[in-house]
Amino acid sequence: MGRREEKREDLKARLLEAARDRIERDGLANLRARDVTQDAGCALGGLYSAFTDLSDLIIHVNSTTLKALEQSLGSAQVRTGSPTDRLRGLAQGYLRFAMSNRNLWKALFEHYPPEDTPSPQWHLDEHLFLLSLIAEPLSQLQPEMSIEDRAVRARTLFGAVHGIISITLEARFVGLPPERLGEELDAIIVMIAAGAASLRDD
Amino acid sequence: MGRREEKREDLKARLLEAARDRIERDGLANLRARDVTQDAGCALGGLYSAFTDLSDLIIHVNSTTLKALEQSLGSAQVRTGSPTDRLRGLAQGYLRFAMSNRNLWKALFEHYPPEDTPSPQWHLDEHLFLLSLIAEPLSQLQPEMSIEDRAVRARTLFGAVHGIISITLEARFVGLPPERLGEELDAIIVMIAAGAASLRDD
DNA sequence: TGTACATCAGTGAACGCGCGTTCACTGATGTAC
DNA sequence: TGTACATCAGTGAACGCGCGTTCACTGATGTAC
Repeated sequence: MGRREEKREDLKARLLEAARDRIERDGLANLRARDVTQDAGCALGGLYSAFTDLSDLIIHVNSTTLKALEQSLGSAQVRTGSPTDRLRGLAQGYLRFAMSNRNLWKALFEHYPPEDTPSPQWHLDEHLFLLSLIAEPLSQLQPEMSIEDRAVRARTLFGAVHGIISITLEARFVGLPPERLGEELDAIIVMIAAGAASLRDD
Repeated sequence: MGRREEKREDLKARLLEAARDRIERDGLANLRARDVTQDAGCALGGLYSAFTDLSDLIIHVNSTTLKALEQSLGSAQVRTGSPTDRLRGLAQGYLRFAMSNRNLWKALFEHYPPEDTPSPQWHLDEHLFLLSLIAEPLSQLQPEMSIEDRAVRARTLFGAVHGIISITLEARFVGLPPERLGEELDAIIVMIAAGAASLRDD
């Protein structure tokens, strides 16, 4: 790697870290190009030689957030136990991640890329990987389901879990008392799993 | 009512309707004070004699949207049948409303009032009324639950249903295929209800 | 009913500021010999 | 290894525009007599 490319990578990394820190501290809505470049120690225009534009930088931050989330979910007890317990573990892991990385987690859903440049495929693939983590225990819970149906069901479950968490943590609507979020989330997963089992056995 | 108050109410109504139309057509993010006042046939400053500011006008639009939603949910088959079927009816009714009033529905969740003036109590009460519609069938499904727990559970269910719908209709993340939204939503409600029953009977 | 004055809803030009992006420039890096 | 030239990453002042809100003014409505 030549000196040029080295410096370029270094600048990208500094911008990425600065943006990440700003988003985590102040939220995506308060992210400013000037703040990020100042924190990263480069000129305002430098952002545009390292990234396409601010939206591109945000997508890259979201990408690192998704990687951290995946790592957080992929670790520890998640890979063992009954399918129901694995789904419960995933839901609780997602909740933990959302709570301890609130603004980064919110940014995953708050960023709308401009209409003329939609999210790149590689980023959508990262979303899909997350869903595949859910689909896996589902395959044990409902083995008769087709792969396609399971993929759809995984999105449904993710939507439900995410909805419960976000209505509370984003606080735009009437949410749950935060201290009961964990148990309610767990109760819903348990009910869904028990319901699936009892309907299957009919 | 004097002539003054009459005109004032008329202006408020015109602004409200204009804002509603604009939001429904172009989405909340594209709402401009200038557009609204022009559509309403008043000067730009007129907005500030009828409402506190643009945020205040948006809250009033959201209020009419909630009223329409409540009316939509309160009607027809929702009041009859088993508790499970009533919950299913509510979920499907919410889905129908969201689909046919997409931008107005999205605006309910997209509008953050400025920090120094949070949502007024009367508007939060409208949210609570919506949740009470869900709590009611729950009282039959889980009669042993305390009123407080039911209120919490109603929010959990709302969060789940809303999450499934919004992840698909807002399209910021990987959502469901829209044509399967109805059946998936129904399946989740049925599973939750069946799960609640089977866990209760243990 | 009519007149004189007071009020205040409504006007719209101007304010003010935020902020993403551009672009002519320059100095460090790379290339050729 | 050294020199001369070419490239282009990075600079930062300036651009450009959007847009919510204000405020001095005016004319319609209300009040007093």
